[in-house]
Amino acid sequence: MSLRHALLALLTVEPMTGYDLSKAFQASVSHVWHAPDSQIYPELRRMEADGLLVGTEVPWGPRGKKREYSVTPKGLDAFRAWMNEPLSYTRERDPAHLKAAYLEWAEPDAARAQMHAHIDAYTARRDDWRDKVREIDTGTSTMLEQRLAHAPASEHASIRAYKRYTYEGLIARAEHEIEWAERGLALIDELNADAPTAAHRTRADAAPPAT
Amino acid sequence: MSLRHALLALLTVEPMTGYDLSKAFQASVSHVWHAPDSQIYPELRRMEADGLLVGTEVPWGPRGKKREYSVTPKGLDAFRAWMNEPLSYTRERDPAHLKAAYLEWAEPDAARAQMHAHIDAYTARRDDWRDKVREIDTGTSTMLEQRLAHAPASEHASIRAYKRYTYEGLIARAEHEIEWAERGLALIDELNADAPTAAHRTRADAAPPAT
DNA sequence: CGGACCATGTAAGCGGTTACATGATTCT
DNA sequence: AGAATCATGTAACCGCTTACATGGTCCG
Repeated sequence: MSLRHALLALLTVEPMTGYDLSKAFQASVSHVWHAPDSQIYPELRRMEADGLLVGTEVPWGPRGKKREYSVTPKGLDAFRAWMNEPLSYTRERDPAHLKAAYLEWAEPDAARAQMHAHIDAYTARRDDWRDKVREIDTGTSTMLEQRLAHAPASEHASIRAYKRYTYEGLIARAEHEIEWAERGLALIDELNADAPTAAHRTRADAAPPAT
Repeated sequence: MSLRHALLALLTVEPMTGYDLSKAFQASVSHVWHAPDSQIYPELRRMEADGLLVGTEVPWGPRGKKREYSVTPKGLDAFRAWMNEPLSYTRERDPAHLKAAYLEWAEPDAARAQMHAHIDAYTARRDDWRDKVREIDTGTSTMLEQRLAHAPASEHASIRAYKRYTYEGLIARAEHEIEWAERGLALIDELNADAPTAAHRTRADAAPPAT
């Protein structure tokens, strides 16, 4: 149900067409909750069917048309209800840590490659999130500035603060993951100190030196 | 595909019945990758159909029977292939951070409850994972000891080290999440310093004091 | 003989992934 | 005229969730 509420969050700012919403989504929430267009458009239809949104056809050019959605009172209620009830936490399901637990099965170089992939993935995320806090601080986030423009000045501080808080948490998490993977690289080196190039370990294994 | 490889990881130790495997799963991998029985049993059947496992019927009591699975060479190859190719990372999808980004919509007390839920969820995980490293260190993890018993002594150090490394990473992550939520609590207090009990904020909003 | 536990699932449904489909508009 | 981009999806598939179903065995 998170996609639904992410969409509601955006539409609380102002009514938008599916396309605009999709762009706004990519530029804001998607940094925290990814969703492709193929999920967004049908979900908007479902939300309309459920009475959370109303959609109106807007002409666009001579023959084109687009659909503009706005949040209904029922939609607002649903969003507020979601915000006011605590999340239920699902159990751990972490591919990287699952793999790490059995890393003795990997070739040392493959294990290193895994750690590098982890580092790359999280540095990209970290940089992305750092950009987001920069946008918050410099007022260059279109969505955020729109939201602030539609909100009473008394709430501006909170709105900014919660967004900054969110991204800072994610940045710290990414940094932790990078450090973890770097410790992993060190551990792999340590455990393979005797075998500097382990590319042929299985071969050597199959044909041990006859004494 | 992670469940499949988690099951292979367990069956590399020794052949097991579905039931034993399910118990072993709950006691070990499930701390990193949760899966219910309703997913495990059918997956074993599918893996057998795909030639990764062979299952043999074993009588059990006068009329009962159970199915014992062992890994085929093809299964071993598949597991090793998975271990040797780096994971592909999926994009962020984090309900807690999604919600945090729009916390200004929550009642302050609901926001606090959310943070407490986060703290509770991660302290439970952290304690669980701490137990796991204790088990590793004290040799009280049945699955791990079995695995060590079936592995050459030269690999014991790596096997232990990677498991410890995995759980330590998860513990550090849990601790980070707890700290993040605690900073959240402080932030909520800070932003609501003027309104100590905010339970009726919307009401007050609807009926502002007439001067 | 009853309760704990051994043993193995089915079925409906949901959210998400991937790939593809189609056509209009605006700009250069 | 062609490219970029506006606009909105469909379809097949997959892994996971939740709830339920069924029967055997072992022990006190």
